[in-house]
Amino acid sequence: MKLSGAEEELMNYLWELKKAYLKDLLEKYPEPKPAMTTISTLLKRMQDKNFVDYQTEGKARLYFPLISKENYFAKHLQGLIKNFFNDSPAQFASFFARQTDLSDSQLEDLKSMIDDQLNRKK
Amino acid sequence: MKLSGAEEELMNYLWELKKAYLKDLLEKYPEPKPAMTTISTLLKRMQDKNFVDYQTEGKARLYFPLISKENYFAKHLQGLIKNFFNDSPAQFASFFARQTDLSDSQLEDLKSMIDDQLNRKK
DNA sequence: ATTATTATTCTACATTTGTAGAACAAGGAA
DNA sequence: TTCCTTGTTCTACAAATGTAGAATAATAAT
Repeated sequence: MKLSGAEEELMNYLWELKKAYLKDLLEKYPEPKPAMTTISTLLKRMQDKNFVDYQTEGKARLYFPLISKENYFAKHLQGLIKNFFNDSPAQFASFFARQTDLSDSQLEDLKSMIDDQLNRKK
Repeated sequence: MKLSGAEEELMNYLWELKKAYLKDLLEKYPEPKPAMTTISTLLKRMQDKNFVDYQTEGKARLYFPLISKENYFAKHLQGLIKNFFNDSPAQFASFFARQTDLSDSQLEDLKSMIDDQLNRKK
């Protein structure tokens, strides 16, 4: 199951807030803000898809994500890689290094992260 | 403008073939193949969105992509990065290095690609 | 007690997406 | 010449998506 575009936007706000009431989420939207009922509908659909849940805090619902952003994103990326790079992360990495406009210092950072990664495995 | 899921699948076949008649595209699909009219519809929608065009080859249409896979993918990735990593490729790269399951040799490859990248700029 | 705030559920509707039948056409095979 | 293959356009329709009004309710503030 996948989130739609509008749902994904909302999910991002929820990830930021970690836990939030409807009002808090609504506040995150730029003008013109959508109707509250719109958000309500989205939240319900997202519950059906098992991406969020809530705890009844007093009389109101405190919503929270059921999947981490990292996790969700990783799945997403996997899909992309599968689709476009023959399921090969290495091929993708190559593309990314070539194509993306990282500054030198960012590239250096990346390198040291890769080193960390290599060391961690030992 | 964005391609829908089904359109994207078709686009992938077209990228593979570079140029293709409807029949060729249809053949790429696994069983159960969709109806020819389904593909026709998708192709027309993709034309409207300016992702493909065709040249009239004899009586038939030879379709071809108007955007490269690399280019399309790059836009896609940018969208993802914008959405999930605050528009920061570096942040994304970090995530990628941490999260993805590249083998040591792949990580080494990546490193040397980064070096190439660094050298190219000089 | 009255009202404003915050929220939920139901219902609705336009648009987009996935899929394909019906009708029609033209070149190639027999 | 008749039919098969390949293709196009039109039309259709169900499902998903984006959006929100109407009705309803509970709590907080005055």
